Amino acid sequence: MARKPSQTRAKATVNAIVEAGFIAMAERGPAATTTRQIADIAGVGVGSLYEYFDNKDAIFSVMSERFVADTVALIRPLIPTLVRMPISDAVRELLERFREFLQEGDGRYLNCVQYAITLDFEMYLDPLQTALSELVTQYLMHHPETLQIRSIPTMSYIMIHGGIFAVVRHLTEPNPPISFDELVEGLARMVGHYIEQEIALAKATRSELNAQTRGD
Amino acid sequence: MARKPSQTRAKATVNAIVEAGFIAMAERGPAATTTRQIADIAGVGVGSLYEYFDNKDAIFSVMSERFVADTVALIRPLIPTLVRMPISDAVRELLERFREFLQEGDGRYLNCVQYAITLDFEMYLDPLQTALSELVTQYLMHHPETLQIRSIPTMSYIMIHGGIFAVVRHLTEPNPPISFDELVEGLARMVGHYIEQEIALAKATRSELNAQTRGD
DNA sequence: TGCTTGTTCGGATTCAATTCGGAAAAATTA
DNA sequence: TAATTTTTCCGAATTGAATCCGAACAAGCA
Repeated sequence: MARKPSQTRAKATVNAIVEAGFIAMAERGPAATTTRQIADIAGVGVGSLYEYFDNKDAIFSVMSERFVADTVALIRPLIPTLVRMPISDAVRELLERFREFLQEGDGRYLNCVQYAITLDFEMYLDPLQTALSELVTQYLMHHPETLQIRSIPTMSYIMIHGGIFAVVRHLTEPNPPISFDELVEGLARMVGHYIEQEIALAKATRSELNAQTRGD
Repeated sequence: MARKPSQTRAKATVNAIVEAGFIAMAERGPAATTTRQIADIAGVGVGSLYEYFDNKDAIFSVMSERFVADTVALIRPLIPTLVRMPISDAVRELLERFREFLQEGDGRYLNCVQYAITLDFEMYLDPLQTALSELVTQYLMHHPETLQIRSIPTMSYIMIHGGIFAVVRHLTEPNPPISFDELVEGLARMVGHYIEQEIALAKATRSELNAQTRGD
């Protein structure tokens, strides 16, 4: 961003530009939107775009940042509730809320997720990963029995990334072979089973060790 | 593609262009590569690009197609072997081969996967999904006990998409928090546990039903 | 009100993608 | 082999979108 807006009028302009960006992006996708279109929708001159944004991509970047920040703002407050639920219910709840979030405000975000992958969005994914990692960490702390499972970082990595992308991919596909509810249910079960199985395994290993100790 | 090359010379230029595309893409990413660069690397005039490709994106599309086709060509022959292995070993084997595939030829593909998501690559992902679906189907048929598990399409969807993207994401990240081997191991365990748990569940349900039947 | 600073604008500029018409090379024919 | 047709190649010219810039306009302040 080339310059910070100081007056309220200027802040309104910046906001109008970002809003226009969302509208244009939802209509045609990022590749097909021109600076002129954004400017027209925002009701400002083309030149104004460059007062506050270094270039066209900078507008998209701010949009991505805003989207990710809003998503994180959705997740963070849910953490205390989620950590007290059974794991599969927590997954279900989280994804259900996410779906609602995408659909609110006439589904603008929904139209953008579709193109989000196209952008340098990845750069701005970090806060989301951090928030989800925090959720996982807190969950583990609230359920001490889960702390026995092996390689928690790996498990967490797979669940977060596999989960994010399975969901994003599903939202992106024009004709997904399964419904969103089925996806959510499947993810909930997958996570649930993994945890159960690992706990059972840890228990078995422990009792085996005990047996050996007694045997010697 | 505007015109088909008929002479061998022309086929060579088409090939040179696509190769140049891979080189340029690996160096600077797709957004920063210009038609002139591609032409220079390929050793042809800019105009020649447009003899065989409608536009710049068409070059990237062909690259994506080629990459996906090669990946499918990697997977297909592995299917007969994979379906005879325990599920987690099959996952390990598949991913190990995929890693080798990406690294061969001085890692050109490896540099491209990074940008693959950026392109309309998704359009060309279908064959890969189909191949993996086939793998899953054949696997299920070779292991009749797995046919009891619930909502196979959902499970298959999650494993394929979550898996693809977790792997792609890992390859893309500059400093992944876990190693590729850990990722592979985690995915293998996750899939393995899910299957085991579902089979156990099905068995439990069945014997419960039997008990009820006997009880009445 | 006069002065300074912030804001807006749209024509001018720049740069990359794409087009086009003809030259060179290869294939075909006589 | 020479003439003719087809295919291929090219790079200067065109086009259109992104970006820059300096004049004109508004806000804050004395």
